[in-house]
Amino acid sequence: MQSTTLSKATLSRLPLYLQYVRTVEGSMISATIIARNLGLGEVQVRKDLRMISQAGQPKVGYPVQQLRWDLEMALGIHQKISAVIVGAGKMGTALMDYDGFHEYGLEITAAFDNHASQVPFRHGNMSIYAMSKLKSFCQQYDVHLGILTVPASAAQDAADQMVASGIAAILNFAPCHIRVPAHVIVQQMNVALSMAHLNLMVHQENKEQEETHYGKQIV
Amino acid sequence: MQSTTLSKATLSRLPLYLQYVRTVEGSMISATIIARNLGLGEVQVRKDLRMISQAGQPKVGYPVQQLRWDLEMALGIHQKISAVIVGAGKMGTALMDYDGFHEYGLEITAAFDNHASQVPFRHGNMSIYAMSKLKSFCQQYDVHLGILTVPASAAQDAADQMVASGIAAILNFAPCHIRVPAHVIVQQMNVALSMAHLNLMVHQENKEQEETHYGKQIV
DNA sequence: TAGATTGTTAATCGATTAACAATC
DNA sequence: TAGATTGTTAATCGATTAACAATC
Repeated sequence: MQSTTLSKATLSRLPLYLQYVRTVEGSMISATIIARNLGLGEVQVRKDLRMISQAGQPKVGYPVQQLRWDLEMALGIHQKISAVIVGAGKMGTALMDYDGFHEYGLEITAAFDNHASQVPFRHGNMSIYAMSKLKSFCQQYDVHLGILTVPASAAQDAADQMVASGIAAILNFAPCHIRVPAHVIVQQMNVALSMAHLNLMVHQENKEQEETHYGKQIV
Repeated sequence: MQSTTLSKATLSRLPLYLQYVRTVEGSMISATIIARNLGLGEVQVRKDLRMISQAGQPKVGYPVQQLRWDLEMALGIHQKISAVIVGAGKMGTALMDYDGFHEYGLEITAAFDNHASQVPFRHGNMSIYAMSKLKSFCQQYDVHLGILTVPASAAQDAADQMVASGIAAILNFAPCHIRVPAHVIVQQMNVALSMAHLNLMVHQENKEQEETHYGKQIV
């Protein structure tokens, strides 16, 4: 259990390691192999892993189970994390059905939408409430994370209500900037921009002619 | 029109600037104000903008229209970018309806799915083809970008077919690692991990006590 | 033992910030 | 002119890489 805080760069690579380690068969894994498969530097991987695990042994490598556990601990995945979805449109309901959440300790506790009637409506086993219920819900269940999936035109208004409800971090799927007070963290999930970014990289790549053997992974 | 390549760090902030600039009313905008609103350093913003625009003028700032145009140019948004969606489940169809794409010059040309019959099926105004059609389609229309939205269990197989079809960059929504050859770029879109990451930051933030006035934006 | 691996220390590289000059 | 801004050069900071020591 390390107490020194991880660097931002290291922290952003941990998910990659975890995802990879989860696919590994066999009982041991070495930093060398991880590095090769993810297209990263060997030393970088070793340094990163050293930050979050003591289980490495010369000549043998890391026990897969232990390393996986340590990565999950470092990412804070082992205690359940609660989050709400604001906006129950196409994207919102798709996320409600997303199977990847529970693998990462995440629990979507409820969804909220402007167009929900005052009476809770259900989608699968999840309740969709009216926006007016957001504040009391978040306070009652102590929820501080929110996923924002309303159209761009409604994003700022919805974000304001989330902030007023005690949400401390927002994952914003709306393709627009939202204004929030200093204590609130906003992370953009802009699919279109990610694609534009990828497109740029493809063009750059063509000029550079990469020589590594495995594909580059981006976080 | 700059020819020196932008640093990775700068490139990753351009989307943020563009998103913000698009919300600005009035004809001029200063780096100072942008910095304050996005929670970034003044000098950093100035340096970034200098890389992609010549339009800055002392005492006045940047003309909003021109800056916006320059940002869009730098991000390569002005020529149409074509992409395919592989996996027409909940997430895939939600993305087909996503309104944010065209704002960023992105055009989803078609979707592909294992369960599509051999006869094209339509969703809105978009065709969903069988996976077997992927290669010929990508080659005919010269598409090199793909969004992967199949379940984790089918991700590797689908990715292999995308690579075989000439896709050069994959935006992967499946919460798992996929193996690709060196020339292919993979970007993860892991919503669950983004949330875990946000959760960590919220806890750190509580310890640090930030003093900036505007909320922190993350790319 | 030799080889493969982990882990650390020092050097390099890249990005941010600070200080200042230039300009309308 | 004075003030607000852009822009640049130098200093600092952080992250990566290279070289090497330690170990089963």
